[in-house]
Amino acid sequence: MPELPDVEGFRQVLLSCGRGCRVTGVRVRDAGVLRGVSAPRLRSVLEGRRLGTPWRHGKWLFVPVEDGGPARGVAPRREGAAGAEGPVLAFHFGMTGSLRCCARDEAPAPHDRIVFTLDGPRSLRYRDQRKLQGVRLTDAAGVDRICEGLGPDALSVHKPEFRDALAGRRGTVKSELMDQSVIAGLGNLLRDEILWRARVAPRTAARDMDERTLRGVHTAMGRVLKTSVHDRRVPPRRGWLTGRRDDGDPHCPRCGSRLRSGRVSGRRTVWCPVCQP
DNA sequence: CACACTACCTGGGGGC
DNA sequence: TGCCCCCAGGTAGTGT
Repeated sequence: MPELPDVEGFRQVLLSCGRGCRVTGVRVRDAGVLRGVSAPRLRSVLEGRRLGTPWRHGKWLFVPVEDGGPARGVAPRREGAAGAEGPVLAFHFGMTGSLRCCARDEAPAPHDRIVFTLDGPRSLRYRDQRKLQGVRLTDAAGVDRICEGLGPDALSVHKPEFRDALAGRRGTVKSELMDQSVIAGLGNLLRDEILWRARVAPRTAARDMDERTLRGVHTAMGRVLKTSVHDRRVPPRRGWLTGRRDDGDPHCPRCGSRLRSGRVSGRRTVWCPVCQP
């Protein structure tokens, strides 16, 4: 499930449950989610240290790891998130990952791959059924390397920047919006929803969109994201395309036409042939 | 260069 | 009940 809104929700989890807490234990229950770091190293770097203020870019979530003094909370603010000096935890949730805040003694769920015990009453868990992505331990330079490969964050990108990102792209809008190096954070559901709202057919070539259409896509993206971030997921509302895509015989919530479904750039794509000509 | 296809993983659901 | 195949909201690598 994780697209930008879900990951933003996980950031909130870290903010309310993890920030400023000291990590007292790291239990790696399945090392298959570790990327480029061993379980012992993850443990030795984290244990005794505190979690800083998390930040997100696209579908990536970063958490600076700060020295674990006795004082709780108030870590000295450094120059910008990416300016953190020490180690940084980097999460990517793939298709099935999540980050949950649980009671410290709550029994782990089958897919809780890593349990971070904190000095408060709670623990954080990286839960992930499919293990398509995972957890890394890096530093500011590593974060920069990751972000260099990403376009502007979909939640904060303004219209001119958005237009520049898509300008001259040869691919279909659908594939360009799904390309994290163009715009970071959109997943398959969001893209379908945004294009449906903007009344743009998924196979439209990005370079064929005029200024007005691009603005419409940007506006639709903003609205869809705003609601989705609030709900911490892309909500399956009946008034949304997302609320219909799994119906047996899905119809457009706007015009009632039968929805089309097919593959565009390798992903299942749902659209309304009437609203999105 | 845009696209198709595969691989990485696991589990749920439908058909038989 | 069991088995097989397809499907899933992600990404990276390879070939055409």
